[in-house]
Amino acid sequence: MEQILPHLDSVFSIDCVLFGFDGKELKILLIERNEEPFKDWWALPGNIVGPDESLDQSASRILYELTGLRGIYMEQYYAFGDPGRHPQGRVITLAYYALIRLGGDKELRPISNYAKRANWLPITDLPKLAFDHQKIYDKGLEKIKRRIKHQPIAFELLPEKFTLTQLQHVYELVLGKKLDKRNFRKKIVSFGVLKELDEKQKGVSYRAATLYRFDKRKYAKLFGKEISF
Amino acid sequence: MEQILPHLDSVFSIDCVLFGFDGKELKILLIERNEEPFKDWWALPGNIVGPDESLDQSASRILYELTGLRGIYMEQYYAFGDPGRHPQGRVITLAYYALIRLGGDKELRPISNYAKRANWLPITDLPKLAFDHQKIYDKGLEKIKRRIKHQPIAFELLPEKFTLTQLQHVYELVLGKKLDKRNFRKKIVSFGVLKELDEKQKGVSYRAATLYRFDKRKYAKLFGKEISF
DNA sequence: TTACTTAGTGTAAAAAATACACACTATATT
DNA sequence: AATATAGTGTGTATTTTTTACACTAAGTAA
Repeated sequence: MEQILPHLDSVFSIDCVLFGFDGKELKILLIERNEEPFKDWWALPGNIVGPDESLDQSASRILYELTGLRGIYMEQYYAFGDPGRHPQGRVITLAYYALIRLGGDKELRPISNYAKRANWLPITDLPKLAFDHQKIYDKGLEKIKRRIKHQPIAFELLPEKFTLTQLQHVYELVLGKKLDKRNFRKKIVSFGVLKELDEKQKGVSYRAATLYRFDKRKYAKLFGKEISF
Repeated sequence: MEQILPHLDSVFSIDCVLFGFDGKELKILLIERNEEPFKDWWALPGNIVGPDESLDQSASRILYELTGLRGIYMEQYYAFGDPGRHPQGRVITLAYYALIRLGGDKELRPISNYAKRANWLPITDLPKLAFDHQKIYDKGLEKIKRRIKHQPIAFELLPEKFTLTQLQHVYELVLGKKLDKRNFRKKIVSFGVLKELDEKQKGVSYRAATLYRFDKRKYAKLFGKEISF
């Protein structure tokens, strides 16, 4: 967050790259700034770390304040601190990413006051971003590309119950390439972290697919073993 | 660095985990503190980020000031900022690691004044560390374990010219397990980033091994392709 | 009933990973 | 000169993993 600049030698903030998936596209949450500098520009949501909170707590709080969401997988991934990155002084910012499924029941709470508005924008067509936020975003995308290959973060982008096709779709979007359906299924099932449900997809005008759930227990047992895509 | 505490709301520092390899053991550089808190304890070397330097510059400067070394592969890997991590106030610290070959020509310059002494200690037998430095070290080791599998960081621990056995030894120490000699050689050579020299090891009382050099050019060409151990 | 759309499945071939043992060479020792 | 010593350097067979590839089944809509 870049708005408030108390007169300290340095300011420490957290910026979040919130990746959202609506079933079709990958999006990120941006706010349109209402204040100088970069008034009217799109920016990543962020805020200043409070004096008595841990970094992870701070990130959770910020995410909650901005979106109303709790319990989201979120991870620190890089600190940005070029002296020139903020026109009004030294602001060191710690970047976190979060993965969120969009749409359906949970709607986002309105965003706090320093923004004109907030919006989920598709990553395929992003506007110019304020500050060095493009760099922060780029690094975040790079990070989740790596991480989705080794950790079960894709599930955070999907509803609790999902089809294998939806899961494959998420992988394809994040990795930016097509995957073979049969090989994908073989591999993802072989990890043994999916639970096949006795339930089918509903509301589609074609053959309904089987629903699956990510099985945290089984995953916990695998801990230490590497998953690899 | 935890010594100087100007009266700011928060202080931003960098701590370095310097891994060194002397041909036999993996070591890290620790300083013995000369001031409270944690007087007489061992701690990671670190310092406060200056107002006009980038984070990477700051890390390089700190490494230089502590060791006299330049041009070392160094990477930011995590920020630690629990409110309670420093007894005298809020200190957020950014951890960097560096990999250094020890011994031979370059000796370390004396360390700055806030420490009684500095020493390379083998990671197999570390003392209790000040602050949350054990945590910082643990995470650093974990990080290089991962990274050595995908990036050519092992060479930073070795002299410019090295034997395949020495290289294997580094991998074994970092990964903490034995590797098969033939398979190791097959694989590492197949990456195509080593240049075999017309030179042999000297001063050994047995058959001298061929020397190799890491070929940065060839590695640059591979960029994008994943190396995997 | 037919047309449409996505779900779901198997196999063969290629590539990569693993397991494994001995002869060679340089030096030091007697 | 012969021998002991210590690490170098190499190949193959087996298993596992990855890749490439195409059709039938099931449900819905017209």
